[in-house]
Amino acid sequence: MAKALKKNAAAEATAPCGRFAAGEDPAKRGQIIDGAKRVFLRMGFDAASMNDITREAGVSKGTIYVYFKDKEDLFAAMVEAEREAFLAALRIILAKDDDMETSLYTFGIRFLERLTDEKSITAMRMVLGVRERMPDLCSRFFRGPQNLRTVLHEYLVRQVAKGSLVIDDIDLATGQYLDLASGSFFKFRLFGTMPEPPSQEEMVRVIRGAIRVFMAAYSRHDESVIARAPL
Amino acid sequence: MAKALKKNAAAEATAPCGRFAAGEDPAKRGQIIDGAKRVFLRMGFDAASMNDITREAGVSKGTIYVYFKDKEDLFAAMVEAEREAFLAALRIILAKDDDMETSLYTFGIRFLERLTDEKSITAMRMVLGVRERMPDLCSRFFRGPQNLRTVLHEYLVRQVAKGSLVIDDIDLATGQYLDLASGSFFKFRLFGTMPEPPSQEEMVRVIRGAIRVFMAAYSRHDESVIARAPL
Amino acid sequence: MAKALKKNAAAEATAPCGRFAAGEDPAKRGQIIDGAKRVFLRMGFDAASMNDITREAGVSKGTIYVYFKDKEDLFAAMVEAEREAFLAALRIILAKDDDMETSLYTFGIRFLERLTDEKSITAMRMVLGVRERMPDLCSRFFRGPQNLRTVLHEYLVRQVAKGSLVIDDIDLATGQYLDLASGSFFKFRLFGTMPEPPSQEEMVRVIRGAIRVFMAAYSRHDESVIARAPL
Amino acid sequence: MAKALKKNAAAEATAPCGRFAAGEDPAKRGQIIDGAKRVFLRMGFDAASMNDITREAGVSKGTIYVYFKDKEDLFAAMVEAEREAFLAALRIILAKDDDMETSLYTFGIRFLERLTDEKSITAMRMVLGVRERMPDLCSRFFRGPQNLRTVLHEYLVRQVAKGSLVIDDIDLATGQYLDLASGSFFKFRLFGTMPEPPSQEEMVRVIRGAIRVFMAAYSRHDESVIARAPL
DNA sequence: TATGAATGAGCCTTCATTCAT
DNA sequence: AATGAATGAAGGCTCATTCAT
Repeated sequence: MAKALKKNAAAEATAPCGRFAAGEDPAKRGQIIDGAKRVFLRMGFDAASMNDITREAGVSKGTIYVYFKDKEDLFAAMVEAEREAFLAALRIILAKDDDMETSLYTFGIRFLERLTDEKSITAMRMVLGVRERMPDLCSRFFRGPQNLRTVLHEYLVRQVAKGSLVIDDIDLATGQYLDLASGSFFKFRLFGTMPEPPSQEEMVRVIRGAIRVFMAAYSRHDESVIARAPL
Repeated sequence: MAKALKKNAAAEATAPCGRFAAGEDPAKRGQIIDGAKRVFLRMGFDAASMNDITREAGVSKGTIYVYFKDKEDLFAAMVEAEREAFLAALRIILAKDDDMETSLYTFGIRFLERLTDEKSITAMRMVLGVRERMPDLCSRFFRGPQNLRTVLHEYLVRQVAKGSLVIDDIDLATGQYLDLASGSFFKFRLFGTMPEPPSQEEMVRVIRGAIRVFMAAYSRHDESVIARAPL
Repeated sequence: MAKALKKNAAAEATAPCGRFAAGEDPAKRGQIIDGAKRVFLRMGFDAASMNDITREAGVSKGTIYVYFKDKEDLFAAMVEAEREAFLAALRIILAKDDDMETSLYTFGIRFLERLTDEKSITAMRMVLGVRERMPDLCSRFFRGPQNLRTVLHEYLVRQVAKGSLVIDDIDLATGQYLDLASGSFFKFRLFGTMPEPPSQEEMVRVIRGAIRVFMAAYSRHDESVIARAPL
Repeated sequence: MAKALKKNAAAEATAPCGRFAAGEDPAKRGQIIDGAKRVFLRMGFDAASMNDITREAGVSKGTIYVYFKDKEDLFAAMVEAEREAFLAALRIILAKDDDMETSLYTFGIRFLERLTDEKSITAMRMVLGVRERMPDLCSRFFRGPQNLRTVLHEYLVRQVAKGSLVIDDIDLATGQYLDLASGSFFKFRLFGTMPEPPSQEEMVRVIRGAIRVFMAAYSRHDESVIARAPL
């Protein structure tokens, strides 16, 4: 019955064009990944059993093995999905045509929220924990081709092109803003030293500080230009 | 036979007072932890089997279970031992009566070496990876009562008492020196972005820089005071 | 697309009279059996998966289950078909109006070729291997109502009726020719002692010998008797 | 409880010298092989599950995997044991100092009994059935280094050396006696054409016939020569 | 009618833990 | 006190079969 409901939901969501090929229905894929995510986050990679995931995802064991080669593949897919979702949200912010400080601010806040969120932190710990067995996963996760750094980098490139920013080494500047924005929160959260995500105020303070430093270094200095102009 | 040898060696090493109570012989305890460390580092917590450890430690299964409640307990003990060893080395440095810059330098280098060493990094990843199941272990490891921070903190307290340093917030200063000393190396190593530990030169550069900043902020400025005084 | 082609081909081959009832189209049935045969011979009964057969036959899983009750039923049908094909070839030879020695010779050679052929040998091993679970299949295969023995038996009956042979116990004679013709080859092949089928020469030698013995025992000796009589 | 009994029995049978190394206790090994044999014979290789064997052998799953690498290894061991038992019985007969005809007779009868016995026949079918996956097993079984042929061959060599027999090609003669002794029974039994082993009388008849032919061909004809000589 | 995605029982195997020796 | 053989629950994964489309 739970099954039937889920199936219908999936069908409605994706329905019009009939049936998907085996292992190709994105709704079902998502359903599996969702279940897997819950179980993996709760138990860790090894302690999570495929049976748990089966139960949590509301899908049969065989189906999981149609969509994913094995447990590692499923885990990798979940991690990838997580990263994708993380990025998607931030990409949108930087795509908007807001003025730069607003963009950097919203980006910073969302980034920090996400970065220090219990689920993200747990996921990162897990990825680090299985690194010995799945080194590729770890690399892709922390410096994959489509990562956060790239997203911000592209934004800064656009701003420089527009003349809003004056940056020599954009790579460096990208890293700097991210480091400034994450503050020490990330490390504290990762190691469990800080048991809760920072409060909204703490985050605002850090992000404001980050922007101040960043803009001081890289914004166009019209006035100073003017100031120097007289001569 | 290898076993027999080990046994004798252990017995001799600790012998004088006769026989130890069950699970109390520190040599045997160490022998088990050593074997366990090798296996855990090589395979990760879950992938390591008690049989592997048995073999590597040259001790029987039953004996392990006399000394340690279960696999988790053994793992925790190994982690604890590792942290202890880490600290012991650094404690000695700060206990010596060297002049302060030398002490901070040697401390910094040893700290950074150890921090970025493949084995330490692997151990930290492991501890993070099993955090969901063994949260206490993780906490104890990263902020246990007898941690690095304390060691350095006590040293700084002594220096302040002697008047060699002028520090308002010693807690803060402790963290600052550690952060300065670890640089970005730690994060890069942890995430695998930096596949090898930094070279000796890189470390020297970072530690020198850390000391410069640290001393600029906190060393007694007698001369300058005097220098400024005359006016 | 490969699938579509096959379907069309089948449809055309059998088309005229419209559509077949479910599980009744003999072309499709043959197509399934053919695919199954290839897979079963390659993998053995248990190791062959219905998916493999599906793929090899170019027919969907459901369709197979319309034509055959289950895997065992499909296997039995394939075995039966194989036996049928085996017999059909030999029946034709004995139906021709060639002189008897020619018939027996050709029959013998074809029989021996087939009997020692890798595919037949593999099939027999398989049938023997699943006997515990499918005892009827084995019986039908080795002494089914329409077997080799019957075919040759009927032929000999006809020859006796024509007066070409003089045989008391035709059952016995039937068995004897088959035993003589198979020689020791069959056992050796079945047990793998003889890794390749016998060469053409070896077969010719054995069959010639078989015919010599058989004819010596059962051919009409009228003329020779008469011939000798006069003296 | 069954377990306890079995254990005690095993203990008594092997007891005096304490404990066996893992996977080395021959009583336990035998116990496992016995259980496995019953299950394998009943179900065939693939259809037999390790759980069935576990239950039938009265031993835990883990223990089986200490004694045998995997299912195939267990099966091979059972087949080997079966062959060994088969040979041992016959070896004894030929080792006795009976007169030759008696030896050959007893050997023949025992051989035929065993060869046509339901269990042997089933085992052979199984070995043939898994040949594709375990070709070595099949070879070893049917022409292994220590097989029946060798045993009889050695006996004949001894008789020739003693002058009791006059044989040119002992290899050939060995095969001939075995073929004569097995008659057609083996094939019929293997294929299930003969549902029961032959009766004692049938066996006696076949073996008597075999000995008559064999002795006619190979026994020393001294006396008869002498007997004939006088004339 | 034909399809093939989904099912889930059941497979082989591993391994933390116990307990008789 | 130390040993290590035995245990058996639980693991990941396959595949014959069903049934909605």
